[in-house]
Amino acid sequence: MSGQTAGTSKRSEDHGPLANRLRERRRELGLTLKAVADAAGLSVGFISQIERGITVPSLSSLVSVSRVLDVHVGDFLTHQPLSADESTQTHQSDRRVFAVSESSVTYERISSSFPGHILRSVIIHEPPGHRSEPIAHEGEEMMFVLEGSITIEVDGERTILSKGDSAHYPSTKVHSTWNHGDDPATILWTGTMDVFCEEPTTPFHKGKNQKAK
Amino acid sequence: MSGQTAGTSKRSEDHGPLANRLRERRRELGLTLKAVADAAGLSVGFISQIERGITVPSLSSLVSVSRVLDVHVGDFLTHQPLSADESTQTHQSDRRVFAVSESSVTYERISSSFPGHILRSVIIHEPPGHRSEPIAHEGEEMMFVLEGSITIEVDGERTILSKGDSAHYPSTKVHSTWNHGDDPATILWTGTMDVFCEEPTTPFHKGKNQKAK
DNA sequence: AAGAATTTTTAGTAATGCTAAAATTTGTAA
DNA sequence: TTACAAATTTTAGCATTACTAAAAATTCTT
Repeated sequence: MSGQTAGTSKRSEDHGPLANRLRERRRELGLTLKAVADAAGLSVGFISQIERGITVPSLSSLVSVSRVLDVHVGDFLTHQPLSADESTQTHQSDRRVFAVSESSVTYERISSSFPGHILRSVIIHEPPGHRSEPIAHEGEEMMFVLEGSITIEVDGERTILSKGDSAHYPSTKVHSTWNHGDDPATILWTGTMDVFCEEPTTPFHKGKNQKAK
Repeated sequence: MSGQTAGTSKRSEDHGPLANRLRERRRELGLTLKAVADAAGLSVGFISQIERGITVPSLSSLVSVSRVLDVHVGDFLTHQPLSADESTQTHQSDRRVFAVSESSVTYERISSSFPGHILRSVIIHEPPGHRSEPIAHEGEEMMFVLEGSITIEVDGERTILSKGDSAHYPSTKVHSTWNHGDDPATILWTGTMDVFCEEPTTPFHKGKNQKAK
């Protein structure tokens, strides 16, 4: 662009969500195309074309660029426009508490659902002595102890978490919890993979196999 | 594969993280290749090749498949093997409390950092009367009120959240909080975009512009 | 065992992911 | 304002592959 920008918008061209986000992020970081390209092992011209929506990168190239820009790939990828209808707040008094028929653990789901959402969150009430099955699955998760005290084991490593303590780990590591105390424990679980089924009667940490449609 | 699987592992072939995850997810849902292919508008053979790691899909094809499998694209994309060194638990007593020089709000970061992590979590202590600047940004976020009571506004809609209440919404909607009460409020914030800078002295909700390297 | 359903394999093509280098634009110092 | 370096865009082109249709093989069901 020449110094004279009459009639043209200087930085608001819409090249598509991915393109715009990549350029935006690069500018946030104050990086040049060359710096990104060199670090990602790609050519300057290619990065330029990606950012202007002329070319769509392959997955591997996108992963490379994302790393350079220190952003998770998923953050660059969008879904449909979001619906305005879903209720996004939950009040303690309104939540359904659901239980597993074979266990006295109860759950309150607090995360809401909207297109593209990643976060899932559940409040778990664990009675004294309760042990969860060791499990590993995709995603990552975080536990914040609201009440009581639990022992958490992640990849063989045990830690005691008391009220106000937290743990955050990749769910790909084998993990489990144990309420070792004499009192019920209340845990705020937040994760990026829905291991708590939508149906209140479906067991926690059990398989979710369904028949073919 | 024939009914006789002597010497061959039936379902544990390692075709790469993406391939494995796609197949795993499809099987979780009990869908056939054909069902997925039809719904995604792709060919059966192609899905098969993707799942066996023979072919890598383009971004648009991956988005299509992800939608059919009801998973966010980012969940299918992994990073490097995870380091075993990072500390993933935080205890209340160990956390640094940091503050913004121009505000009396304080923060405790409780999320840990490991390659590929998406979740970020911070405990926010808001004094009475504090209002956050309205902001919108990428990702989604959740607020859980640990103590006190706040008014939250999302996309123009206000709700009062008290202890134990929560809100979960796309961060792309303009949002802000107000501690309307006479007491300090404590909020557990969890999100998929790091709007709380790593450096304790960097202002909350301020720009993050840096100079070119 | 038969047959349907499902998955894998095969062969092939249109498209494109990505490059190097030239051209243009932008930024900076004098 | 000018000169020049730095940054970005454009261009031309090729190697690779994204993806297909259909055949072959495998698995599942009755």
